[in-house]
Amino acid sequence: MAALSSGSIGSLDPMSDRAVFRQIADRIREAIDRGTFREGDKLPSETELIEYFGVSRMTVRNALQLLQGEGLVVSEHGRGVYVRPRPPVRRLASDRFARRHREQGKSAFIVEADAAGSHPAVDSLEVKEERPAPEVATRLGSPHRVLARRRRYLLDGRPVEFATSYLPLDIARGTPIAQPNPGPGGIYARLEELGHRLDHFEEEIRVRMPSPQEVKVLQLAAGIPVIHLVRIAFDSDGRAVEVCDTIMAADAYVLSYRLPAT
Amino acid sequence: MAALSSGSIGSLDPMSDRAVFRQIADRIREAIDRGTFREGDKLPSETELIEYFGVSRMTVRNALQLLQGEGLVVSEHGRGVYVRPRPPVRRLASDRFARRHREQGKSAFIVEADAAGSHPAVDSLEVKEERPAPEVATRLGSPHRVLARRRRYLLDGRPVEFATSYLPLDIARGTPIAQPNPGPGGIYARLEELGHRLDHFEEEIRVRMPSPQEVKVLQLAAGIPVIHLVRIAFDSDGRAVEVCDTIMAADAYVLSYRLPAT
DNA sequence: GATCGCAACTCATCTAGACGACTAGGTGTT
DNA sequence: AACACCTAGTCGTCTAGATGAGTTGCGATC
Repeated sequence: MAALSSGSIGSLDPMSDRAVFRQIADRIREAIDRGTFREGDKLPSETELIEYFGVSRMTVRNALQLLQGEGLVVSEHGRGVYVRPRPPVRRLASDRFARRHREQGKSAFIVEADAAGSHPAVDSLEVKEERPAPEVATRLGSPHRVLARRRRYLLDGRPVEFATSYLPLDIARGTPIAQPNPGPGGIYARLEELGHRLDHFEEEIRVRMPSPQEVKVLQLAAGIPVIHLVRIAFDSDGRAVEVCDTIMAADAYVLSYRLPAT
Repeated sequence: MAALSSGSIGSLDPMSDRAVFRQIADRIREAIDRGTFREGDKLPSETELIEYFGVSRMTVRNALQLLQGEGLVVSEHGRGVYVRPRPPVRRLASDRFARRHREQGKSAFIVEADAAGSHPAVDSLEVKEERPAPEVATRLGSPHRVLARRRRYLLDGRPVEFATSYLPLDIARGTPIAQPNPGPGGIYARLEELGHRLDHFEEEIRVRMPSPQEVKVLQLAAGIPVIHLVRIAFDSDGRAVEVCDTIMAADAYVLSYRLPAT
């Protein structure tokens, strides 16, 4: 391992107050920042780091765990620890629901991903009627039951987003919206065809670490937060016609918004 | 510790493939979800968990570290491990830069926090001219130097946001904008007085785990991501007159946007 | 040539124990 | 009353080692 024999990771300061495992993490972090290790590169193995720094196994592992928690590296059982590669990001612009984007045959996700050169896919489709959670119910006028549309989006085989749309039954039941594939332009196009002219959307963004279930569904590595986005669609009567609850892998997205100055 | 003696944390399944420390974390997580432990409650000490589950210290610590990484608990040296209390959140609405909000004497941050019943504060004020980073320079028309305004915002004594505004010198130099306190309505009010009528803003949002430096400045607990928000202000000529780079403690914010359907 | 199996290397989990540092509360002194 | 000190309890750091499990490459076998 050249990075080790040449000493380019640096060495510890025995006088420092800083814990040894933090110093080791610092050295490795600096080496990554400096470009000594690049995206996808394998770090020295635990054994090599133990010998290089002259510390015990736990100390090295603590250092690596720290870096994992920062999302800087990922460890792969039986293979090694790697500098985390940055996945392609989806840019979500604030005009992404503009009517003019709704004219096409495919869903916005597919069109956009194709344009970006990625392989898009949608799976885990589920469409069913159910009892809404209180937050959803309140937004939709407290119906007893709603139509829930669940789906998971993948980019180049990697899950990036898990979304559930909730719609009142008086709007969605018996329409293409209640079908697994609602047709060209997605459910917003169908809503407008059904006479619910969309006026605007409200989005609320929260950010946190994922629950174990979210880690599983989105196959998240350690140190990757999730973006919890709740979007409400309003028609021209001011009625909320859809609530969309989305969990996104934070490293796969850049959200972009345009705000008026007035 | 009642939660232990009554067995309300649950027990391990020795047959399970799931690692013991994960099972312990699961049990504690369930107990928190169930309300057995509430916000701010102290968890059983490591020693108590060791005895309760019959495992070694490292195993218990691994479990607790897992929960810390999820942002569920915080450990306090010498005191114990506590269910993480949720701080008051700042809601940022998409009309927060509307002209009508700019008429008041105090800064938007102070007004808004006062209204929410929190104690706001701003510190770490720094205003100076410097060489812009490439991303900033590009946005502002590649000037050699820019005015940088740095400040840190606190809510009830806790740092929640660290922001830097960059402005071209031909706009800001020698104006109140170059003063530590730019006066009522903030720099956007001053920009408009100087004839730069603001037209709109563009915000870009990225989410990730904090760097060690960000952990220090924002005093972030383990398991708290940051929101990296970059806002660009455009005047009515389409010129970018300010770039504002902000790092926010993710648990202190809810971002809210209104999107047009057209 | 294809396949199987083994060995070497990797990280994952767990144990047992030691010492350090911080906190909180009580004790005793000033 | 204020202060210094001690002590028990807590988490933080580190060591040394054992065992398990996933990955990879190579050689032997078919």
